[in-house]
Amino acid sequence: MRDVARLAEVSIGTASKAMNAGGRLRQETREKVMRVAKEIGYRPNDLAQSLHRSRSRTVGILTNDSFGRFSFPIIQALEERLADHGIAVFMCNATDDPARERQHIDQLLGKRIDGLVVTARRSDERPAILVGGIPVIYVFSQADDPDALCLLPDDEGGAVLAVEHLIGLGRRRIAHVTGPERFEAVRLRHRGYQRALERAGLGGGHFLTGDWSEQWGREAVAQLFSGKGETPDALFCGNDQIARGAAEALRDRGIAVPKDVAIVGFDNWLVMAEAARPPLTSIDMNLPALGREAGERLLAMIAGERVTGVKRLPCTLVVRQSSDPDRSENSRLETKAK
Amino acid sequence: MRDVARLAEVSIGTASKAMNAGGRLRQETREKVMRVAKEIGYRPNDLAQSLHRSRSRTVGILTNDSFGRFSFPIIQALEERLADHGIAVFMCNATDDPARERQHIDQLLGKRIDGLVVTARRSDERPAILVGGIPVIYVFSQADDPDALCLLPDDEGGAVLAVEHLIGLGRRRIAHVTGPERFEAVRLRHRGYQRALERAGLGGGHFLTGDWSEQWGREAVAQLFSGKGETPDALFCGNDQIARGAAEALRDRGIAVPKDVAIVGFDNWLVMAEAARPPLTSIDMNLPALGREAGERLLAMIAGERVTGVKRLPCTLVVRQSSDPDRSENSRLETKAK
DNA sequence: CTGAAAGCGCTAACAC
DNA sequence: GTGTTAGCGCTTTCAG
Repeated sequence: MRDVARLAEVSIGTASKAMNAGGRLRQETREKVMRVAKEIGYRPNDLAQSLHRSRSRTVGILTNDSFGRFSFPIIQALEERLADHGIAVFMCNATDDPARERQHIDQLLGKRIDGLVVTARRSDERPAILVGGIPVIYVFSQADDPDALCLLPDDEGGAVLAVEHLIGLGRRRIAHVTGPERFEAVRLRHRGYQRALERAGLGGGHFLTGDWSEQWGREAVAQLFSGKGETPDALFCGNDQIARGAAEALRDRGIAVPKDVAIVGFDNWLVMAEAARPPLTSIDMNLPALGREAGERLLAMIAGERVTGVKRLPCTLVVRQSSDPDRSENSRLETKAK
Repeated sequence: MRDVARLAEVSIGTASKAMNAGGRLRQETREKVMRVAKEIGYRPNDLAQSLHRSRSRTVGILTNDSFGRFSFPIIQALEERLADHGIAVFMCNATDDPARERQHIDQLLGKRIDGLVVTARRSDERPAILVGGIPVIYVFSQADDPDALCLLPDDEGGAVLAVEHLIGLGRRRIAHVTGPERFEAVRLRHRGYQRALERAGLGGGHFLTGDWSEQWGREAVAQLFSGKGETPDALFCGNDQIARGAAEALRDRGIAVPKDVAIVGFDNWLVMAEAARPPLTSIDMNLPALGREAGERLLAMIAGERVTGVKRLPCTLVVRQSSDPDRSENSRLETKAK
């Protein structure tokens, strides 16, 4: 304000009024101030404003996902939504170190963030973060605190979607090959899998846990098709890496996908799903939607709304060739169609 | 300061001195202030401090890499380095939209950032960003401005590393399968490839450009091994996806990797390189090192140093089975050994 | 319609 | 040693 006021030869209060749409003043004066402001490249100091209105128009986002696979799409969508409202986002990575986490929080608190978003590589429960008074949202992450708001994908519903898709395709012997059972997501997806099977009168199914790798997908196929016992006619995999590994192993054995065995993956991670042979049908957790929702809720909370509990957003089925032979051979076209 | 001062029954200036190590005052007084501060959860307001010292301890990072593949590791390392110095990072995504970019810059300028880092999905030249006076660094990105500081991986050197590795393994007919030539990285790596070949007296080589996909890797193998002409005994690929596609296609044809054809990829993208069969030898651009360097340089620039020009950081060769049959069969062990 | 002044929370310079 | 004060850049209230 300083310079503008001086150069426009008005009082500092007048200049202030001119800059915000707020104050009523002569057209002429306003224009003069605006012109001078432009000339000298004047830009209001947000820090000073914040100090005054004790709201920094700033939020923090704390992540523990060092690869960014899951958190990056969320962060992006969140940032976009918030930017539309003039709110900037501090990015902090704690890489699962509680000390670093605390340090980041302290710093953010010093900067008087208006809110905090916590995200992670996996959606399991974690210790709540203690910040006095400011709103906190956990996205793709949850806290052991009933008063926290947690936004998560509906893993169980996603699994149901996958399995019902396979059943709809006429498959009856659907195995579930997934990650370590200590992940809540694994347990939830398993539940969805079972629910869908039962609903179709298909019994208990076949549940195999391993790690999240392609390697495990290949091994699982080796186990399932070792000769003894009934072989599945469909695989619902816990992520796209497992699914891809499984698809490759089936291919190696000369088992046709999807003709003999249909596959559905999870994550809809494009580099995996589209490059696999055949391209993978997959469940999309709609991470950007989670991010946007987090942005919206955070804005509401900053405005005073109080929401708590766990909210799960729906997943989506993206069909590609690994389950549906009628899909175009060309995985590229596929993507655009989506 | 307010409350602390009141509750500790000292003057506001005294309280201030107690909080910073700065001022000289009685042990007793300092302790009293500190105690009260702790009690009431007092936390100095960074905004107010910033206003005073006209330095916000805040920088902006502007990215156009919507997948975060390249920028995320950079951002993380940068953030870590800066956090150590008490500087927080605003994350802004512009997704290649100049208008959004401008909007973000304006917002950051309003927040009085002390510096700006610009990063991207590809390292090609881009229009310079106009900000008055504050330091700007381009990482994995460069500006058409000789006064800018740009930090990039040494693509050419990386290519030399790859090709010399292959030559050292006794390979003589090394083809280069890479991405679109409009990428500067493609041109530089091609140059490194040629330089290494020439140095070994191996002639012009065989250069194939396509897109960055696995699909293209497979197609390239189809072209190279279609029967006519001499077939290569090694492939240097422009990224790990191409390399993986090539490895798969060779496998399909019953051509042994690395025995008949050795492969080196680029990016050392773990999910690709380690899951491929065989796991891929690859060139690592050391993105985190780029991020750290950016942090360091930015701190120096904020402190007054002026540096300009293009600085390229070395790449590293990571050997796996696709070029070296002696490597353990187990790709997991490999990783840990690294 | 415009100018003056107080105060947001903090620091630094100076007085006591 | 400790307290006071001016001012960082801005907004808002209240006089003029």
